[in-house]
Amino acid sequence: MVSEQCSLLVDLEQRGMIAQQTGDGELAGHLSGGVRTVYCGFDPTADSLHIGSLVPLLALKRFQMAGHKPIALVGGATGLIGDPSFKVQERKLNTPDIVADWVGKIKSQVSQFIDFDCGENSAVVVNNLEWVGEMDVLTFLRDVGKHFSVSSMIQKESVKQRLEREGAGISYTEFTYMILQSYDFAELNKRYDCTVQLGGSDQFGNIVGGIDLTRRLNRQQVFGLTLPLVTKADGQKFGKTESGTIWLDSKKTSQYAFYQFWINTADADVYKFLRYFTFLSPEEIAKIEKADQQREGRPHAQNILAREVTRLIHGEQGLEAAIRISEAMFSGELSALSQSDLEQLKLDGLPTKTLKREDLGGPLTQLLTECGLVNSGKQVKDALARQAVLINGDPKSSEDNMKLEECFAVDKAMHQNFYIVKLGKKKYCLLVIE
RNA sequence: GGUGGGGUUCCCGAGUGGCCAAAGGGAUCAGACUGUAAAUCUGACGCGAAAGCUUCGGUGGUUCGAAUCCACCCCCCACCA
Repeated sequence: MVSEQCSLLVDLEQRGMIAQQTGDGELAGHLSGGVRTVYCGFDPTADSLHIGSLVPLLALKRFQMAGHKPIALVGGATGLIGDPSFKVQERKLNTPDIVADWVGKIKSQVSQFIDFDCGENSAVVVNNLEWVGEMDVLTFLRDVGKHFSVSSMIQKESVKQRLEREGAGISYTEFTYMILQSYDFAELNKRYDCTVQLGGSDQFGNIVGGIDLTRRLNRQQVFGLTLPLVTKADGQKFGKTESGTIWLDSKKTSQYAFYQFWINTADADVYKFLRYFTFLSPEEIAKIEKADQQREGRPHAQNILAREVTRLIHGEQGLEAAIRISEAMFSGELSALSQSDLEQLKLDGLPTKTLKREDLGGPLTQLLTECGLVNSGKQVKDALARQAVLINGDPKSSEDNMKLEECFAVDKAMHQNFYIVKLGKKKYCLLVIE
């Protein structure tokens, strides 16, 4: 038992997933001592989580796999306030009914990852509105607020920048966020004997606040472990592409787009991401890296990463769909696609637009903008000028912009009414003209 | 409430009466080179196929002409109360 429990921290360490931990190394001993209850919070700031939450979410699962009990907290209360940690600006508040709606969605999303039926370490999902919602102001101020010193709160790195930044400021509301999150820890400690909180490294200040409060309120020693912020080698923000955030909800980011996101991981990041986002052991990952070094040309790691993560989030079927589209689009064998393949691509999440042949009119720029391929006609115009627009493999030029009839001539169609439009190297959409 | 400083196109930030759809940088998109990488170079980057149309916190005003001047209002920041 003991060695098995310790191996969790060793594994996380090897993966480079420990940013900070509290308690002078006592955490390892604590975890070895039995089944511990571990929590991580997710605030409803949208109707879905995005891949930024994947590291802590998977960390919860790693803890469960190592025999501990995970609690996923969805911040129905804290989501109404907004976490100021390392944010440059005050954020706009969402209305309570919107947040309540988001809480529901995020609860079910989070629930996919952890096991609720595995005996004593079954997972629990909670909403902090349960206890924060019924507290009155005076109780809050007297019983909770009294334990916080303002001077120590303003020393926290997470809000310091905000306070010092010219032209920005912090409202009392956001400033109080830390107290709410701290109270969550104390409350979960009381209710579930929760002794460990996980979070991104931006949460360190809030977590330490909770540790202090739990000690004062419950006389319990509890621990915090923070996970590294995911960064990219080129310094760009992780998790965003030109089409926006990569969401976990397939209605917001299709399985295909999700898969493509991981396929496009830079070489410099891919092995790190394998350690962060998959359950492959560090040894296996090292092997993959070695094999890639010996191979000429393109590494294999991106494929493995994309497969593993897509399977984790969208299941085997979602993964198959994503691979099916990717192979059809990038192998260049469009003509090999059967009509049912094309129908399937539509269902699998390749952006699709259906229209009537009679309605075909206006410029290509407009049509492709409507398909969502690009944000403005200018980009289409630019692409046309560089022969970067292909319809069923035929390059189009600026002169074709107004000649939709020709571009989508019946005899150029695949199976009478399918057209695959490609813009640039990576953007595809399917046009069905009936 | 007082005093001072601000609000410019996705972000940062220049612009203080016409030469401004608005410098520069970042982000983003496309092309070349590649491997659906990275780096580099090139082009695009308010909307529009074009003619043209709409922007510089808001509303009015001055002017032939306003992001720039005036009035009022809204919001943000700092210090003071």
